[in-house]
Amino acid sequence: MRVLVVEDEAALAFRLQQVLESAGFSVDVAYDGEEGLHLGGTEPYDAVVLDLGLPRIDGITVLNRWREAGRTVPVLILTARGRWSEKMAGFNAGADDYLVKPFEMEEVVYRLRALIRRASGHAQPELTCGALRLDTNGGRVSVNGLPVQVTAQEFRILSYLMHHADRIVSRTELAEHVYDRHFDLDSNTLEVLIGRIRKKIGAAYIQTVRGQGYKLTKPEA
Amino acid sequence: MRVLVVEDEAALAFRLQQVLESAGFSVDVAYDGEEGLHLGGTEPYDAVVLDLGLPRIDGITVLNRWREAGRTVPVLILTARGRWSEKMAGFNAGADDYLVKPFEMEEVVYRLRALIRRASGHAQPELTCGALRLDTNGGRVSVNGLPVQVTAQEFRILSYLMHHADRIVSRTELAEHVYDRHFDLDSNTLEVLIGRIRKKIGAAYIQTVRGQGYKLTKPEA
DNA sequence: AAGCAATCTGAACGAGGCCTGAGCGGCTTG
DNA sequence: CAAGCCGCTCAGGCCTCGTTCAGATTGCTT
Repeated sequence: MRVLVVEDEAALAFRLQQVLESAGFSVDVAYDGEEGLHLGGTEPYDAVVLDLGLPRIDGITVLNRWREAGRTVPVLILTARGRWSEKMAGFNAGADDYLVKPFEMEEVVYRLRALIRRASGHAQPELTCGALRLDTNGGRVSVNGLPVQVTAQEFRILSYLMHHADRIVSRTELAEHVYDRHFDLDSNTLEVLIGRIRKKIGAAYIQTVRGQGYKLTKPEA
Repeated sequence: MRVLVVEDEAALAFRLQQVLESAGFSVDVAYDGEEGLHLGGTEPYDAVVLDLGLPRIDGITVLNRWREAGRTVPVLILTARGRWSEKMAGFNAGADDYLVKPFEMEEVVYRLRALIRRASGHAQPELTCGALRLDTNGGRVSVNGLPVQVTAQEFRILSYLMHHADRIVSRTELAEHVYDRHFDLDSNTLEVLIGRIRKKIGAAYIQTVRGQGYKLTKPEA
């Protein structure tokens, strides 16, 4: 999953990037409101972490602009303690969750995962598709109750597919959400990884739709 | 469906072409207002994506000329943020929709499909004809609720016919809207594809009007 | 009813998309 | 420092799709 962090304080931004990446997210960072507004408007993120106190354009304004433009990406607001008025403004502007500084890094990870799940219509942290099960928090995958060892990259791909099951996901879309910007499109990395995932969970789960992409469904449909 | 993209910024133009083509459109690109004006005036497009800031002749002027000449092709305007005056001028000149930069590529695809649908008199993204159903966004076709596997080219042809159901569509018209410029006319590719579509959805849907073209109607009329 | 042109259809082919096995370099771990 | 694993690249091969061609069929015209 791919997230955008909009945070001007360099140390915190770096820390967030580190933690999120090691939690399996692809992370882009914007250091001011203008850059954030632009990135959030053009790149397809699965979620955004947005600080309210920003240079150039403040967070609330950024959020408002996105919502005006019809962008529905889930947004997690970061705000300093006690700034109630700001917080309320955030929710009015269409924020989905907020976190008061200081906070624990792990908290961000869990909340982001929950936001992304809900945004794709899943209430539980465990996604299932037939006998295939994926635990978004634990990072575990199993088929018929039997645990399956998947690597980090494989997990990302499978996770994205399971969040959007029964829908054709184009190779481009998959790349955009699994990698950050700067991804070489004429590479067959995805094909190789898809192949390995198939070998591990069974080929029937992931169907190829020629010229369009991949679709995850439960087998023997 | 065939669309014209009028955009001077090469990178954006290329990206648009890529995304639209992989979404199943035939795309011609014009890099300045003059070329755009000319192409839009001569080729039969199903929709146009028109940037306002263009070299030589600006977008509004191009649009005005088309409308003066009686062109009713749906036009999607691209404009930089905050250029309200331009936007209003666009609507006065007869634009059908607009998108403020920056935008997500997918957004363009959906809006174009909607424009094309509406222009042919369909409100819903699902077109039906008797028991035949086609989902313009999902790219799926079904008869009597049973999904039918169609290839990319077959889908394009069927889609065009369904947008213009109960009307005779000439072979030339079909070719012009399914392929881009440069299509070899003395080829029977269309006939072969029509044949395959008939075999998949049932022969009764597509009638041959000898010497004129094809007509899609619901069977046993 | 014959002749002719338009259209249909089955078979075959070439290009390109997709898959896969092998191997390489970098990173982590012991 | 050695070992192992992971993600990536590359090359070769397979399979599907779009197209072509030839021959059959249909429908209009005379």
